[in-house]
Amino acid sequence: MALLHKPELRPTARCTFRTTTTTTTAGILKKLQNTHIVLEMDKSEEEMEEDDTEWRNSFVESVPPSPAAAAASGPRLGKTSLPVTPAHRVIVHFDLDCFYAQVEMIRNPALREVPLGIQQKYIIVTCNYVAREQGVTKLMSVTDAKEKCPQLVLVKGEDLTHYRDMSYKVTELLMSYCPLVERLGFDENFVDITEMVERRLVETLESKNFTSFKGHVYSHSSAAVEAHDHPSLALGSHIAAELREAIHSKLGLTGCAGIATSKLLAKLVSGTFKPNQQTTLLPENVSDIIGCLSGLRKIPGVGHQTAKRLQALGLVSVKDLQLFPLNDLVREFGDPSAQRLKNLANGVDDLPVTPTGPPQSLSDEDSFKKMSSTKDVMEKIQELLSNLVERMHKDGRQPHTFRLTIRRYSATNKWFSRESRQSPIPNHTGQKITSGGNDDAVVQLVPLAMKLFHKMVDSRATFHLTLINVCFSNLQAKGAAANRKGAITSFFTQSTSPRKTQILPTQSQDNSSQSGDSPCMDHQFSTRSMITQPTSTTKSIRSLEAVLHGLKRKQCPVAAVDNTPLQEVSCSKARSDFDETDSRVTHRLPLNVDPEVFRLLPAEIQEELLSPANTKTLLSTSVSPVAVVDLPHTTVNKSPQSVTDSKSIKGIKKAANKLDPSDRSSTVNHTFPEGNNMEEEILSFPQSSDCQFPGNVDPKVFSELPVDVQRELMSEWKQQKPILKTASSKKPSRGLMAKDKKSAGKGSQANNLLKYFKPN
DNA sequence: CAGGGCCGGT
DNA sequence: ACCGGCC
Repeated sequence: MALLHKPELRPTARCTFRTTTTTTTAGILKKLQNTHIVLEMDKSEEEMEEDDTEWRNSFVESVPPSPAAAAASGPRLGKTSLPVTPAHRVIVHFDLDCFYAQVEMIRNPALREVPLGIQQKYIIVTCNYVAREQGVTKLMSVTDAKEKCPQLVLVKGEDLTHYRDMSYKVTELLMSYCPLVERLGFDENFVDITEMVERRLVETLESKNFTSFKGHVYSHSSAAVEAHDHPSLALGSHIAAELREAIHSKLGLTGCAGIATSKLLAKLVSGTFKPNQQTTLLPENVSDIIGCLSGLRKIPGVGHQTAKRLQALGLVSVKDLQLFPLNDLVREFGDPSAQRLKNLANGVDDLPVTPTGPPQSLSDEDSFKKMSSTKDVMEKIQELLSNLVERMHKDGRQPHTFRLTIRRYSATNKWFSRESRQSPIPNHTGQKITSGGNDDAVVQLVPLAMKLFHKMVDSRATFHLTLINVCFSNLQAKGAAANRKGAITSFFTQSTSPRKTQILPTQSQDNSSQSGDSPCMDHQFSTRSMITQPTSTTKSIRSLEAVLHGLKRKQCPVAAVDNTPLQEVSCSKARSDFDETDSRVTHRLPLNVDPEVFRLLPAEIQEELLSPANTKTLLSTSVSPVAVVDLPHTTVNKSPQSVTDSKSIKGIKKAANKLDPSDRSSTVNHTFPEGNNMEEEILSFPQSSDCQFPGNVDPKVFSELPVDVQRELMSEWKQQKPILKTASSKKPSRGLMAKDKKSAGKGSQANNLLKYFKPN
């Protein structure tokens, strides 16, 4: 197959926006593409033909221009002349085949030959094609799937780390060819290749080589004839094929592509031929593909709710929507939405491909059958935060907003209704994250999260949560501050960000034989579920410790600066008897728990802590945190020291008053090992040879504990599964290395992406 | 239904 | 700040 232009589909260093090509190239192109029809456009073709700049106005434009288009705004036509997307764009929609399954099969090639399902909770979210042949489908319950296919091999897919990493590699690879890449979920990308096509079109103008399309052409059995009438799309199909090949050879992934003149059309057509194929949609076949949609729901942009509302209007088919009076639609959906729906139904979509860039927020969540105690909630939040904070740290940016989202159980409407509360993140907390004080950050965030939690849930009444989500947003690039060594982020560079680690398609050479590549050694890690959770008791101890720590610190002058939000805890009435609670209950507080600190806790938490159920936990909590605070510089306290209340407070204040990192980092390190030293982050307690207690436990204090508590603590320390970093983040072994190597190897290319963000 | 995200409208 | 909605 003589490729039209096979040679140079390689990352181009230049980024030519449409700036100057308008009158020259575009003019020529216009002639070449005179057969393009613009569906449902009010303006006639002729009208547009008349003037090269005229077409810009011919669009009903309610859409922000794409950067490229913006740069292209030709002769000023006043504010009415929105830069507008080129009349004849070429958009490609890439859709990776069963993405998660592919990633797992790369990590463990043995899985390629067996029916494989990726399991999240009780659902097969996707499966490989071997499994599909045996009747397994996406979103099938595990039980059903096993029924259909007893030999189905399941891999847990709840940890998205690998998928996310691979996903961004794909996006970055595409970006290296063309800057206009928009992500849609983890496994889909839109690419506006108009520029690339135009460039080639000019180059190939004379040669008239538009012999054929690459891949399928929608509703045409032979892909040869039409090429002449649609040079841009024909070229686009070749480019799409090359990009798919690049993705395959460099990343080992297969996928489909759809080539068309808009995102809508490209997406609609991309799945026409399923595994690992591509399809081009010609303008004259738009109505065909639109007409084939089995229902409104099939229109990208029409979700469940919208479909229902449309149905309420008596609209079921696409045709229904097409024929429905716009005015009536406006009444129900408002102007912009109505217009958009109408357009979609007509196959019209002017939305530009908007470069995605780095994510605007990072979140982590977990769902479960039931969660109904504040303690469990706090533990879960802490667990989620630990992961999230680490990811955030690797990203390098600083979050300024924190959000907690929950989903409550309810018989009806079971899968909807999420509620959330958010609040600013104190600067010093945010800085902890960027500077690597992950554990401190978690400790400070847990109380913040609990405050938000209590804004939504009255923990004195029974509640039943089925999901918790923690989210960082309002991400801001740090100033020149810390250029984290291992900033592994595979995200994109930000024009504003001084540092960036780019993952570029550098592996091209080393794994041209794209199958046995790196993943080979990887599959040994596939048992990532071996990370065992600490016992629940341990977790609770640590959680409560964290809270107390956080509050203790806030109590200090320096750290208290931004403490205000905490006070405003709006626990309705619980708040009214704040003082009372305080005085009545203080004497019941375990030794070593500062009453002041306790007062700062939301009333609910106070109650929770004092409830019989938690007495044990609380007591044990009192054992360690105090001692810890007094350790100025060491990660682990070697010699058990007796620490009294007063001493502890002094220690706290001292530590907090000098807010330099070195001191603060010691605060909870014994519990949450500092991420940097991965070697000895193993021990959560020192291993004093003869002493049975962890080093920071005062024997005296210990002896005052109830016997049963002592017993429980002892047994726990005995088995002391060394507390690892807090799950999930165990990618250091490979993730780090691989990326560092890469960026080192072809580092010179790293700055290539910068150009995409140049101010112009 | 699972786990992440993004965006638009109050 | 909070939804809702969409993929």
